[in-house]
Amino acid sequence: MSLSIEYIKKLRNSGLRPTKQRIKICKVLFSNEKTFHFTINDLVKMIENNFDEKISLATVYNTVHAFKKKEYIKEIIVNSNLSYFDTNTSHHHHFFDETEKELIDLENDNVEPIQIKKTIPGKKIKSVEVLVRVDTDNYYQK
Amino acid sequence: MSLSIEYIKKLRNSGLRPTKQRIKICKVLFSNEKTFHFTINDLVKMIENNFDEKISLATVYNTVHAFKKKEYIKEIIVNSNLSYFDTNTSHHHHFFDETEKELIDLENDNVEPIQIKKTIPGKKIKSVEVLVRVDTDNYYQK
DNA sequence: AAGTAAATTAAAATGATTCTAAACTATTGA
DNA sequence: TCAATAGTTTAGAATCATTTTAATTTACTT
Repeated sequence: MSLSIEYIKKLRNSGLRPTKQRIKICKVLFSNEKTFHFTINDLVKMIENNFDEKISLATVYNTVHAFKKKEYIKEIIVNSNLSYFDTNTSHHHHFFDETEKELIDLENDNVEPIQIKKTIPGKKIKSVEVLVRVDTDNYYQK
Repeated sequence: MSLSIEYIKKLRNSGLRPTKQRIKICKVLFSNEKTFHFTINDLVKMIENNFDEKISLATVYNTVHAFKKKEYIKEIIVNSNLSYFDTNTSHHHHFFDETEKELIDLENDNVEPIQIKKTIPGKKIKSVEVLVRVDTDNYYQK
């Protein structure tokens, strides 16, 4: 796990005070080589697994919201009762495996540019998100 | 508003008993020329506005779930705390106006076919959903 | 018309998220 | 270095949408 100093800078640079709790959450989220998807619940467990002192649930929520606002993480909403956060903030899309309830990255390079032939007067496009729902292909079980 | 008989058939054909409550909800949802987007809350208000007897909230939820399952309606999830239902069940996409908190249909014809150059072994694509977030374009207010 | 399975209901329960207000901490600048 | 203060954390309470419960009612079958 990388040094706190890096996260202290990151936090300060974006106007967030580098508190113990925020640094811990940075460590848990950003020390991995690979990016990943997580729920609030997953994050709480990761904190429990990595540190002795707990972080209050309210703080976990606050921090996730703050990190989302500062674009440290992205939110991907899959169902009315299921939303994931993604430590990969690059512009990309997702597969959602309905069987495994698992998100899989779909990099921008793997999707031909989305051409939209309709505009909304006075409105400007902020983002284009593609969600591809997939399912186990039970070819032989038909 | 069209005759109940039509909805009784529709319900029976898909294996749902045609109860008073379901017929009322069909009337409210499917008697309009145009399709539209609604929340559970909107639906409850529409029922109040159109009928004297109320339908219990549990029934409204049950019915919406049943209708979604039978594909009378589609669900579009916009935020962790905001999901809409759509009486337009044709394959299409959406704009979401972040300012007005309003969904706008984006017909399939207005989006160039989405080409996905990645597959997930053993998985089959069930749907491809595009959500285009838009915002008021404050060009002169910068 | 009777039997039954399904649907509806009001009210209670659930559970994720947010709020509250008190305690604590990081930052600033004297 | 220290005090002031603004921001942050916290436990526990509150909120609110949705689901469950269990009793009642309704639709369907024979």
